[in-house]
Amino acid sequence: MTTKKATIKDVAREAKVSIASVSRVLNGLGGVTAETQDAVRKAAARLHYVPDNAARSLITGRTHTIGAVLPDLYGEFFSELIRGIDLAARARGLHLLVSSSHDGVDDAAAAVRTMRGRVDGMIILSEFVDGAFLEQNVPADLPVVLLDSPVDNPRYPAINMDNIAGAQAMVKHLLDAGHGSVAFVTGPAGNYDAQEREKGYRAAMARFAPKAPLTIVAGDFTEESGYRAGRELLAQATRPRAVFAANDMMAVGCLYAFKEAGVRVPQDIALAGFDDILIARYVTPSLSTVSVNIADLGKSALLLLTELMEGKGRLDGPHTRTLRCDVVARESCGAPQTNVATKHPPALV
Amino acid sequence: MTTKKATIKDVAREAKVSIASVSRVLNGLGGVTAETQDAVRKAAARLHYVPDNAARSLITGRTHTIGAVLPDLYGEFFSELIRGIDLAARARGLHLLVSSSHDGVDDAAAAVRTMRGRVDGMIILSEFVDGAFLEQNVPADLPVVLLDSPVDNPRYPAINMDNIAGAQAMVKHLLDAGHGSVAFVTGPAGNYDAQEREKGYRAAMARFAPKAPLTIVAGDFTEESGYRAGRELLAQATRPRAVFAANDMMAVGCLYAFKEAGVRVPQDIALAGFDDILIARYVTPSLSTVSVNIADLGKSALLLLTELMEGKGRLDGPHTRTLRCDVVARESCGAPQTNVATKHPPALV
DNA sequence: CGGCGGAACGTAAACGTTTTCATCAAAACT
DNA sequence: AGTTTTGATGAAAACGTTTACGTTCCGCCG
Repeated sequence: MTTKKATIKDVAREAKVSIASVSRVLNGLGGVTAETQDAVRKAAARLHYVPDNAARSLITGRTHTIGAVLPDLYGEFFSELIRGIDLAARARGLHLLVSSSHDGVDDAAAAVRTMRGRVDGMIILSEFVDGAFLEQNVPADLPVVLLDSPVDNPRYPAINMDNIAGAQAMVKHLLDAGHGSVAFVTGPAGNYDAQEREKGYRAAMARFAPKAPLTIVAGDFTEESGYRAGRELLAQATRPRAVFAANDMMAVGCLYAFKEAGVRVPQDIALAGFDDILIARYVTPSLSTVSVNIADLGKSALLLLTELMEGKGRLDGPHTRTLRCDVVARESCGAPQTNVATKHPPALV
Repeated sequence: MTTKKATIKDVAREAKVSIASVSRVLNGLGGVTAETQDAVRKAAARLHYVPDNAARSLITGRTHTIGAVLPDLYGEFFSELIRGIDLAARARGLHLLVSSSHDGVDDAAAAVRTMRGRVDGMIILSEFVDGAFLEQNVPADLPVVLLDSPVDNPRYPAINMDNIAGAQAMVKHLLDAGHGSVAFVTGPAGNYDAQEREKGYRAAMARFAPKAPLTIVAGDFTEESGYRAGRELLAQATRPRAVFAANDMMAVGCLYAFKEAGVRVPQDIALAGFDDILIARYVTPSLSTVSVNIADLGKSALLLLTELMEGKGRLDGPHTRTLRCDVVARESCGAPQTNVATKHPPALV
């Protein structure tokens, strides 16, 4: 109880063997008699011995830990993402070191740097990363997987969701449902996802409704900004028949603006978001959206990372992968519902 | 670039000084001339030197990392909790190592053990911990803060939310609103929070409505179980006037059961939950609940932990603290709304 | 002018592992 | 029976730091 802490030496002494044998037994390396094994295990248990990870990783150069660098932990998106990563990591016996809340480039750089020697690989999701940033801050031999990043560099594979296709599909869906004009609420200017989604909106409009007007109002992914955007849209001379917000939170903001104004959804105006956050199911009317299976994104990133770690930086497939997005039509778009999962949220596993 | 990785020796050679001086400069220990400092810094920058954390913590015994052991990362509760912890940790220059998804005692024990030498302290939230568990698995000198735990041991300070008082307050609130009979939906059997909340319900009923019937149906904190509980309650001979679910997800489940049956909330039956998760604001009618400020819980835990780490295990105040819970009355309880924060979610900071 | 104190710096030990290599005994060949 | 092979074991080096302790040099005081 009050004993300092048992080291491998103590175990060796207690078991009357050398430290080498203790190491062999505890790491299951073989080349040890059953009796010695037994003695070592007993001694280790008696002393409550647990190997010191610092010493271990100093010599092996491995930490069995991967780092996740995220801009924030707030909201369902990051929560789900980190959950996906954690689950996959844990299944592989890897620990997860998280680092979040970066206000600027320097902050992000510091976060990445201090991970040196602490992790075997990193998953980075940050608007601040680009090729130069990575060269500067990431040790040459450290595997990195990028999330939602425009960086196109074989050394830093990226996993993106198919924002463009998803947005296009949703716009087409709204048009097909008979809503002739579709307005768009953008995300924050610097955000990659937001830009891609806007691209998808423009592409779909150009293709499927070339003569309809293009209505675009600015938002920043917050509910508040969605609410303002909603009011702004209602105030316009000719209201759009449908509104497509670049994410769900803004769509919810719109919804409240519409409710407040007595505008019925979807009868008077249809509404759709992007992300399929949990809330989307629970608002009234339930929100049509584009689903990305965020946890899967995290999982895929981790899988790719481990592949990278084992392959020593060499990768088989292409260095950037894309995750499918699906339209899930609920009540708010005024079309027959499709793709809606069971009413209740996914199981824990 | 393609260089292996710079060690302190390389920097020393490059700057033409000893490794001791490099260490002194980089750690700001003084006893070094300005010129030497300059030379060292320049050399370090030139080589992109970053000290190896494994080596450092091996010798210093500190990792500047704290571990968070949680049962899961799913759902808003844990998400908010970890966010609170992370924010506070980051403000103190500490890293955060998370470990979740423990299926049983052994799993949890393994999680705690493998953190040895990886963290300077731990925050544990798990139904599996008790005094014996901790003695067994936590190194004697490692500071630990417990969350939501019945353990009452000076060596393991705990932070709990005031479940009993919160539940009592909510029941009283429902009774005061004129709902003569209040039913309760329990959480999972082993869960500490759930037990405390039930205690609060019983206490309040005994005190404020001694002759009203006690209706209790079992749930397990999932929406699904809440849905079933809701149906069960409707099927009873005499329906209760109000339902108090041990958490918000179950309340939402009830809500859907009631909607499905055409029972109006709150006119036909009032409803309340516990936790104040984000969804509570967005369902229709908005859900009355008991708010716990989860992020604050995490923050408090981290603060207590650092206090413990600096004080070398000695603590000033009492070894268990309690966080206030507040009734927030929204639409579902059929009383004037109180305590409802701004319509939009809290700011990011 | 000689000794002394202190600042600047270097040498080397220590931290707790893993792993290479040598050692040794016993088992397996010739 | 002598020699080789095999398998178990131990001694010691290495990992990259921090830090206690020496050493050197200089200026100062007696």
